[in-house]
Amino acid sequence: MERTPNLPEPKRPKGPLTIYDVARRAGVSIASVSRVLNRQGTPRASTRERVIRAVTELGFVPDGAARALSNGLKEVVGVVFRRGNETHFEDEDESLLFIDVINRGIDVAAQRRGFDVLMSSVGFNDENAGPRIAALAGKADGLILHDRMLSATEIARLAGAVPVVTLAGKPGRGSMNVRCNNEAGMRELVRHLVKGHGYRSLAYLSGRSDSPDNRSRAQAFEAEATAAGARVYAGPEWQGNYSAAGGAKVVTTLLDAGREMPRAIVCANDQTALGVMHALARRGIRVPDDVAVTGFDDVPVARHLHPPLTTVRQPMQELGGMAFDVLYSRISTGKGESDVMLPVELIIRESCGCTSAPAQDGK
Amino acid sequence: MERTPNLPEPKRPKGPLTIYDVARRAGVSIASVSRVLNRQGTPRASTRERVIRAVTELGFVPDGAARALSNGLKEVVGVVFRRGNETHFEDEDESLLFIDVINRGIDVAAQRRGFDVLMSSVGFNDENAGPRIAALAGKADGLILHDRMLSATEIARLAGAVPVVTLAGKPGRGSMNVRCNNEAGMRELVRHLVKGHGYRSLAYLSGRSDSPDNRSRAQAFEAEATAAGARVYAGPEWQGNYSAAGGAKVVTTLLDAGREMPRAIVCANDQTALGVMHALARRGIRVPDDVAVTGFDDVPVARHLHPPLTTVRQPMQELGGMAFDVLYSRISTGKGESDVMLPVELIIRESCGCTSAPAQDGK
DNA sequence: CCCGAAACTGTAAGCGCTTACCGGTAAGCG
DNA sequence: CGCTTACCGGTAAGCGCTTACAGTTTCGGG
Repeated sequence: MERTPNLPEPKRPKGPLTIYDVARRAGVSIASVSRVLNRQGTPRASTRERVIRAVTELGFVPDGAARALSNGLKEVVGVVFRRGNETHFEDEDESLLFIDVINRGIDVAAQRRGFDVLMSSVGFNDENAGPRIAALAGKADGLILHDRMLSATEIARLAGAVPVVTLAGKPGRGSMNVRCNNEAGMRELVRHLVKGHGYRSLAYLSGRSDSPDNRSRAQAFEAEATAAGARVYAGPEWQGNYSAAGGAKVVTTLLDAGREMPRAIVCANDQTALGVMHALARRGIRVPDDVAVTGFDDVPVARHLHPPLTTVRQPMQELGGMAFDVLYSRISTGKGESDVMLPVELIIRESCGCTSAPAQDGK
Repeated sequence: MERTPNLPEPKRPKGPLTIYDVARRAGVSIASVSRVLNRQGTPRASTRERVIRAVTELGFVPDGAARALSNGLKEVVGVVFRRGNETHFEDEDESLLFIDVINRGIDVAAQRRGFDVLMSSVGFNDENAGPRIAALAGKADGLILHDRMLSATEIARLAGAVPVVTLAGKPGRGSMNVRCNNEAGMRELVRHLVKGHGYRSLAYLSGRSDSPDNRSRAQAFEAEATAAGARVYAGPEWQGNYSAAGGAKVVTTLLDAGREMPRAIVCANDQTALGVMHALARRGIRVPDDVAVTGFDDVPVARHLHPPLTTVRQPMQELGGMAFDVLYSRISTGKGESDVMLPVELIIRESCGCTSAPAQDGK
């Protein structure tokens, strides 16, 4: 048997190795192998050593599915996010980055607990997203859903199967939520514009209307601006969609219609601000001298714009990390916060009318 | 039992639902439930319907681990890539994008087959990367490794456990590889510079020396430039590291030392070219009039540089998709190409000395 | 109205691993 | 030197699902 010439692989019997192969090789039982692999119990040094040798010689890797089935823990979190429409390649770059930074945060936090991240992107109108997300739920111990992925009903259904954390949404039946404190950031920003610079008229150029983040920013804007006694430009013509093109279009349309600009335009996010600044520049309107512009998010390019963009920084990596931590504690202990809010930070640069603030830009 | 008031959840017995719960609810056997769920056999319409109803009413999601264990297929591919050092936030943006575009390609291809993607990033010097990657292998049906993740030995070890595809490496003992045709792209680029523009002196500003992509680009550059009769500037002082800062540093150092510049600098990638162009501009050297500069990769910003960057486009999304497809065919049929080469495309813009080529920039 | 074939459904055996439980051996003590 | 007490290590029972195989219906034809 040892040297049968017509059998190509006498050492590697057949399919993938199992714990039985290792046990046989080491001359111990499968229980001992398992104990060594999981550092449970106190195997004798000699036993441990033989097992370790057998494992490395064989190159054995335990099957994750079997482990998962046996201990009821897969050590996997599913993450669902929207992938930009394939055609808008160029325009989606930044939002892609936004999502990926959050995902990186999830990944790093997950690794600390020995978890891995199972990703699934969903196309713009992806008819079989439902089944696919369900399949994902079956392969994971918990799910993290990015903004605007699923309706509340669908989330509730999934939450019956595994713990679910949503990002920038709100907690629902059995699902938890993690988000940034949009309200506080917006209030601080508006206060800076009105009290700090004395601007008396402001507009909020909104993001997608179905985004919870957008709604809370809009509300905080309106409340704070009104409270501060500023004039608020509002209405459907100020509806953007989080993209640079959307922001530019709003401004261009308004200008074409001969409408007067407010003293400051508060944009729903940085991309929008970018588009607005372009559109304004094209018409010869100076930022911030004629019209101040602000963003939200603090994407990396924000500081390189001309003028550098005043915005509100969201701790995106922490957001992802926190989402994982919340999910993890729910998975392992069954408990955990169901609504977590992370602080944001007002980043003052020049587009609001301030002069260069050197300390803000470092590292 | 149906209305016992002291039991809060008479319908949801305990932990997660199993196929037994569904079977009981539908009044059929677990085999029938499984058959309906997997559209195997031809269950009677009435049976099918009862099962489906039970599944939806209960919100049942089958356990992926149990399925995987039973059919020997997890429907998961692992992807390992390097995450930028946390501190270089700014500088890593682009490479992050590069990796993420490939990953997106993998994801899209995987979804077509019902697979999901298990991601694991590895820090710069991450001491326990080995065990973590092994664990990942245990949770997946196959692995895709980005450039420069593991030594050949380590790859071979993993390949004993699951099929492995490397990106931009070379096929090894049991592992497959997918890469772009660097050589052809580089040859075409050099030919354009020497034959097209008549430049007689060129330098290759290299990437990381341990990168196979860099090595093949360097070799092709040298071979083609020499063959075309151009003078080649070489030596350790032309060693970059794929980053903009690295490219700028090489040029600055050379200039400070009073060294003469070649007529054209061929950079290992676009980031490097970006740094080079900045450094040159700072010294008042005009691109492309005094020195031509070219890149490699065609990252999105390349077309927005001044002047727009002539470069070689790698089909990054296809690269990811192809990696998955190769892996998939290996997983499912046991066969499959072990070395796949994707074509690249020379993108001529202006940094090489050409005047605007409007057709190239479309979309 | 009965029998056999065809069509469906149920039972049970695993997939590879963890772990409760128990028999066996070595060390500690009188 | 014999017996108790720890401590190790092995056996076997699942984890939830798929599926071969056997059993049960359901029909069509005789």
